[in-house]
Amino acid sequence: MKSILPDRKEQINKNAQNLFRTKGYKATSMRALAKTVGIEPASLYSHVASKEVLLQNICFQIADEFIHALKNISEEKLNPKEKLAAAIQAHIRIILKHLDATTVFFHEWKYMNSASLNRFKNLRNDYEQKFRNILESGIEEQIFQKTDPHTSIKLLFAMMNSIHEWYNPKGKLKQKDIVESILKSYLNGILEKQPKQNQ
Amino acid sequence: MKSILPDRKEQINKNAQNLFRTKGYKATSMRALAKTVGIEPASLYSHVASKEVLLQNICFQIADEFIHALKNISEEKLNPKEKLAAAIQAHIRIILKHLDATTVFFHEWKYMNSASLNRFKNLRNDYEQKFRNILESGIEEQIFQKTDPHTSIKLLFAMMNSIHEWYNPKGKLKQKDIVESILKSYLNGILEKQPKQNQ
DNA sequence: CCTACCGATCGGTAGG
DNA sequence: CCTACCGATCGGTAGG
Repeated sequence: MKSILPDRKEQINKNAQNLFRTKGYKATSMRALAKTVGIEPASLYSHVASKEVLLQNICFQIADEFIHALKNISEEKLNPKEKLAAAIQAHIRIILKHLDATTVFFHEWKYMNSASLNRFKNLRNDYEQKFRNILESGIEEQIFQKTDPHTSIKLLFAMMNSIHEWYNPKGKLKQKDIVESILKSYLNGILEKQPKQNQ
Repeated sequence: MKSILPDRKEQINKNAQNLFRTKGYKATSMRALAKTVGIEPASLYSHVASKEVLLQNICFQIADEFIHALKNISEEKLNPKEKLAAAIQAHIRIILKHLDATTVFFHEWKYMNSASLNRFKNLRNDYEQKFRNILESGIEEQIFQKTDPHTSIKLLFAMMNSIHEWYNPKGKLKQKDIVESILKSYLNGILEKQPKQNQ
């Protein structure tokens, strides 16, 4: 007789995401994880190599999602304002789709070993750089106000990456409302009040 | 002969702030803390009751600072826009003044026991409510655009409370620049483009 | 996937 | 502030 659960490994990953999010990586024991899965602690190691590999899988899986979504947008024919709005929307969609995993991605990545850590930081820097590039081309085209792109993009990510802290999936706030609020708080703030045409 | 260090307890607190920030509360051992202080692990307990009390002291000391700064502002005669700007500036000043402690305040509070945790959450909710009140009175007076105050204030805190993640005290960015960037990204975004007078 | 177990490390105490 | 130490818990392995 086969197991009722189609994929035990997938179940372990999902439960790890939830525990790492709610308790934190360091405060989550493999024994606690085993209990939520319903097997003995030692049995976990038939499916996963180590606790840290669980963390790495979460972080790099989410990094992949972010990167691929942005790649698709960058291939579209859009002006900087449209492109930035699309990038923001895509980023938020991924957060809402994977609330546990993205929270771990944002807060627990630092517990990876240094090799993974360096790879992770590079991916994240590249991703942020692409957002900065959109902002900078918009400033050049005078669609956006002059601002320090580094600070401005950090503030944008701060808003988007805080969603998991206050968003209630069972509340009445929809994805569309969140995207709108962030576009309003951020984009309207950096948009010129009277858009100019090629100076 | 007295100790060279004026206050060993203060030194322990400061070192705990730094370790809790950089390694995380759960990943910081009392042995590691003792080593940075230069005493044996057991000797820590002559100065502090427990590891958790160290965390509580950090969290409630910072909560006090935030609350008192805001109280002073609320007693001034200011319109909602000036009041919100002053509250933002005061909040940022405290973050920059206590980078280690505020980072612990933002990320490690969840490891307090449930009695402290409840007290802490209440203080934080009261503080956020006061920001919401300012925003709401500004919306009533039509100084600010209509927005969902709850989401909007969460986004504001997200920006302010992310500073520790990207601010480099040795860089050329000054407190004034950070305050300006956040006011620009946030306040300009919610300000009416053409301010109305009592409809 | 289980039983049985290992060495390491943890927060904290006793007693001086 | 130190030496000596405790019980608990940790991530992980051996062997089936």
